[in-house]
Amino acid sequence: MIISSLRDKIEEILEKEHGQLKKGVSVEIPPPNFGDFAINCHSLRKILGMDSSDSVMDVVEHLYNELKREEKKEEWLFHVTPEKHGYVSFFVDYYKLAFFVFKKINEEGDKYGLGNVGNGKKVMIEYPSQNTHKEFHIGHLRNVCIGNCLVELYKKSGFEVIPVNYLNDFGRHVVKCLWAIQKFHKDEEPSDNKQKWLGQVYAEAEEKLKDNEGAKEELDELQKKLEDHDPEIWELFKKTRDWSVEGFDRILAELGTKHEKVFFESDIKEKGQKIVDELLKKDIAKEGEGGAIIVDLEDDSLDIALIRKSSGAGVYMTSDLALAKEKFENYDVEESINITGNEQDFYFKQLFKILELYGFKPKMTHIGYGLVNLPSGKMSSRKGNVILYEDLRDQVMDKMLRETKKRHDDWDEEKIKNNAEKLTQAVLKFTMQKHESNKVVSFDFDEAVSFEGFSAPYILYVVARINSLLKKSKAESRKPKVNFSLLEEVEEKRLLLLIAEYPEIIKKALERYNPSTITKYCFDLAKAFNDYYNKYRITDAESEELVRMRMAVCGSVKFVLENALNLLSIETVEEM
RNA sequence: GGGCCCGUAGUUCAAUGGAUAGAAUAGAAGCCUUCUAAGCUUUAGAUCUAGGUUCGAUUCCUAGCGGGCCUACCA
Repeated sequence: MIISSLRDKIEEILEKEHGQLKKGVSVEIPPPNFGDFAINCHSLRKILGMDSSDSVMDVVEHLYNELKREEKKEEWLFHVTPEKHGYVSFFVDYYKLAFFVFKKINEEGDKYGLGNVGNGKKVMIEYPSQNTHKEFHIGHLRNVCIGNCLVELYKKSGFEVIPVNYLNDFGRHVVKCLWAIQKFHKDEEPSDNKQKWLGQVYAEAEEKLKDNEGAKEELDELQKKLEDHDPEIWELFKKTRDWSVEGFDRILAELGTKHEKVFFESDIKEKGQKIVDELLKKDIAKEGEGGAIIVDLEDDSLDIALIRKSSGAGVYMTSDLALAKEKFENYDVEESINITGNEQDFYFKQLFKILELYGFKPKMTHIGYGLVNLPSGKMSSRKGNVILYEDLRDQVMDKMLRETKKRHDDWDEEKIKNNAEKLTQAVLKFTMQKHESNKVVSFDFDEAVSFEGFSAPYILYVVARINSLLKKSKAESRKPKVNFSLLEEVEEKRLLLLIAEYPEIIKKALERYNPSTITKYCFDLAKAFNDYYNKYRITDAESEELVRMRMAVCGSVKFVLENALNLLSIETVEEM
């Protein structure tokens, strides 16, 4: 809010003065003790075409006066220092800033910090698009966390969001799994977690197929049968697919994901095959080596895309062509967003290009996030180094139960379990969103189950502390009659500036499809609070008035933290 | 071979081209008769190499080195 509006206003003033667009003024938050905001003088000189020896103080003086005049209605502003190290610094009037920020929070309530860039626009967000008959590992978890966060960000920025999933229940992986069941597990019925069992059988199939050249024909034949709905295999397919779907539903519900629609590849594949026929007719696609159907995208440096195998069977691309049409034709959305691992970046470029050639070009966005690797390397079911979501969750839960019990031996089982469950979800979700979403991350198990430092418990602990303060003081947070002139400690000012910065953070997270902006912000705010808490008394400060003012600051920290965590689909706990 | 991504403390990560490169963790030393120690304080520690653009480069460009991913019958 503050930085961006400051920059916008400065550019607006410059534009008015100098007649043309003057973009690129650098407005920054300086290091400690260098003021609250600073304008970079070099950037100012550059856009005004001034020499590096020219003084900018006249311009700054003018900007300052204009800003002050403009800001009168918002009533927070500053004094200004001479140029030093290439910067002029501004100091904020905290009394007025506090008044301004609290007023804003009171007026906007839960909408504080959220814009309306969506303006009612309808978007579809597809994630995590996992495969049936395979395991659900922590890579899928990252996808779900990023997806959940984007859905929230879009919703709260004024978009109408339709979250959907697309289950790939008809590809080669299914064939491999069914093949292994028929061959090695005929008539076996897993007892409890059937979804997990299927994942294990799939991994076994990969293992067995590794040095079994002859099996390719068996698989081809099985795939053909499957695509022809041959009763011999169809029964088994339906049954096992349901096992997978039920298992996934349980996991997604646990993670707080609510899909409005689930597409199945098996329902869509035939439509995709029809599009392939059309592409052939239009001469966009052609027959390639061995009779497979391809689209030559060499002219666009996108190599060659395979859209139908020589056996006549479809590939992923076959169905994805139809899925894209389905989305826009049946749901009337303006944009379709797809979240997958970024190893599919190239695949999606090909897909969008083919659709464009086909004459279908609504707005489609692919967001690729970095894979989750283990210290030992890439997760691979063949090598047996995969961390399943459910296994990780159970271990974190174990630890959270132990830690909670240790600290609260007076709580009953129910309460302990409840708290540990919330903490577990918080830990998992926070961990998966700590890093910039487009970067490959290396997953460290010990770090993931830890509860120190840059982690969910650190943040939730702050909220619990504030809850305790609120209980103790019985003072209402954000109560109007607060004397902000008592606000004088640097730690209080830091908290205030961070709270004022929140809208800016949300904006950035949305622009960059990057939840880590929010996790990092939560940590910064929580840390700033702990600094403050350890240094000053709050419920028994010197005066009644001071208690009220400090409680108001605490209340708004809790308010902003809870809202930010909400965007990460993390729930807080009352005590911990 | 071609394309995309990445290279920052021992480790895992930050830093719209700007002031003193921030955190976390592991290491060393401290703080609970005081609002929740899942906390706080102090300390030590880093930009792959060589050029270029710039008043200024971790950031942009070129080359090299190192790693990951994709590249027509895997997804």
